[in-house]
Amino acid sequence: MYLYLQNRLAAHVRQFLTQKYPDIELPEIVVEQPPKIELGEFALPVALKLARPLRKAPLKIAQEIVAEMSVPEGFAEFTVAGAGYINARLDRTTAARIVAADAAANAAEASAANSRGKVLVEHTSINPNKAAHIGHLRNSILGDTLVRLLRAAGYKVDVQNYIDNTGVQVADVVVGFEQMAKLSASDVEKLIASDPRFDFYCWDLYAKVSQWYEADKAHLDARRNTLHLLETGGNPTAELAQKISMAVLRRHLETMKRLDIEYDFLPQESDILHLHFWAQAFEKLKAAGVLYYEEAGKNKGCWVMTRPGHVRGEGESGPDEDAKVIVRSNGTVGYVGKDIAYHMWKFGLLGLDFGYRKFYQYPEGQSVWISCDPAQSEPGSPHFGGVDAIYNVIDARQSEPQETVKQAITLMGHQESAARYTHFSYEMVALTPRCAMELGYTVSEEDQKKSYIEVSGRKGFGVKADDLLDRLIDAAKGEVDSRHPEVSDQERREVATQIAIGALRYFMLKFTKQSVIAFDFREALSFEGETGPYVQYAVVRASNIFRKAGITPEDALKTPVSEGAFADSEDLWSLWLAAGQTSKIIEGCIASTEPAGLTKHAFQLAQQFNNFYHHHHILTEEDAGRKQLLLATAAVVRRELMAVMAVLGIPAPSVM
RNA sequence: GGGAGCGUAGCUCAGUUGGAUAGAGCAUCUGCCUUCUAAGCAGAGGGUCGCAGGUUCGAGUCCUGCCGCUCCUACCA
Repeated sequence: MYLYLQNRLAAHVRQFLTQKYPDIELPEIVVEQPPKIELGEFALPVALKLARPLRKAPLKIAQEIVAEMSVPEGFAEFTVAGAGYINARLDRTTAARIVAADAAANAAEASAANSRGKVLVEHTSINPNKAAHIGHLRNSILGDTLVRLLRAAGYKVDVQNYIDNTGVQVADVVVGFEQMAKLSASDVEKLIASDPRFDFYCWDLYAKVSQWYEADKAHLDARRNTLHLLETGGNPTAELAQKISMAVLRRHLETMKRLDIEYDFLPQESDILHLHFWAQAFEKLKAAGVLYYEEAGKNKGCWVMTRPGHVRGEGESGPDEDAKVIVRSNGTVGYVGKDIAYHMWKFGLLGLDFGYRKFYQYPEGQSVWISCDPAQSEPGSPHFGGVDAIYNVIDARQSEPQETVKQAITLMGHQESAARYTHFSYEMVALTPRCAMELGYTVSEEDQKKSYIEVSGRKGFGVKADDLLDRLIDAAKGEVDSRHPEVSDQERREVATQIAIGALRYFMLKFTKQSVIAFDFREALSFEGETGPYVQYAVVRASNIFRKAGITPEDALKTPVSEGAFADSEDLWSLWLAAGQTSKIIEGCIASTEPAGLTKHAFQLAQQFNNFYHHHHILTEEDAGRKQLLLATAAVVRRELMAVMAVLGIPAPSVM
């Protein structure tokens, strides 16, 4: 509602100003919200902006505009306030009726939606050699929420999880199985079949391998040899590696599914290698002159690319020592080269495709597809890639390689694709020194002084995602048990799980992307204040009202809001206004690729509702008209809150 | 050296392209459960927005210079 009326207002003002000041180049019509609701619903600082070109006091300009401009449909009046703000007041009854009728209208307002193109979001992409930890959780939750935001705004979205099954990390854990655990291929198979948390086993083994390397550098030969075998493929070690990485991958899918995070497609690095994506990309990059052969200097014999943002100085001659090496002098390609080829595939610029077969099926029936040789492609399989826009959810440390890939695509002449290449960058999750010591890790004196310590899968230092979730569920279960002994144990467990998910997802989303999260159990396990459970609780309270009132929330919204209903109810009106802003907030979150704004919105809406809940006792309200309005208010807030929670991936429990 | 980011209340963080009296949560203190559930509500205290300049009607926000912290910057993957 809010966005719809805001756009209508901006268009109206623009039209008026164009006529009034034909000679002036109009600034963009900015619409803000006044600090207090008594001042109106919209604030236009346009008079302040016009002060300079018109050489006139802002206040005077505002007064002139308000005196002459007509009031658009749905609005009540314009007023001048402050230093020259033009404030617009809504016709509250009309606006409230739009909100009440909303759902459909909101969806239409959210976008010229259905025509929006297909986008690809890649997130998670955990090396398949160990259990997922809290850092991976931030990635997956941010990525999944981005997917939900885009879908809510009408985009078609494919979700990808990139599987680096031929890298050093997988090689390391394979070395662990072969050299340290000394398990045969069939032993590993038995372990995979019998251990429901095989990824935890790998977590410990991986940490041991790292220590083993440190004990004797000669042990690193094992890594080198294994890595080579994995890249080549078609040997027992590569087969073992594939068994292990697929088992760990399965565990990752299970872990993320606990948080209601799903994927459509899993491209494997091994397939990018075996299908020679790079060879194809290499030819195109050479043909386009993006890569050139370095004849001299430290990069002699390599194929290199100009680094993004690098400008050759005046009179600088000789080899560009700063250039990025893509192909080494021994002819092998580095990681970035393969990534360029992969991203050309994403945009449909490569001219090659994966094969697709089913890998996993969610309990509700949707399939997750994995890459394979096209010869083995399942009949009737979907096709991925070739999209209009991509989002890569990858932590901030990877921004340099991300820029390099984007640069390559730009230099190839695909500026429009490169412009729709978004590196969704975010900061890491670290542990507070206190938290690390609670977990039993030894923390050096130097580290104790820091505000946070980086987690490390290599050292086995961190909090595993499944462990955290288990602890959250236990904590929530304790609360639910004591509050609702009348409910069955099974339902209490379900509710506790929903609360845990809500708490965890909210926790990971409430911080802005660029903020390092210093993880602490006390904060993460909190169910009070600005948390997921606080928001969930507001919805449960709203639902309880309707359960006892013997009316559905939907029916409560069918009676039209009566004329003048909000005349002396500023608090009710501000709740309706906040509820009407969801689609505007969602658009803002997409534009800024910052989901934190939506958690803020959810919290504020819940907070306002709790306030309302305490001030108005709905069921005992005697005035029938008033009671109707209160019920409609609860219904509208409940509906919007549930919509927002769905985008945040936070479930709505039945009781709390 | 170059690039990116950060610095706001005791702690953890918000703060929309410059705008109205700088906001939340936690922690501390004071009240509120016979009511639609207290995972809640009301209230109090707590600020030199790292420092110094500049731009202007107006700066937490933009510019410059410092101070402090973090990450990136290999022919490894």
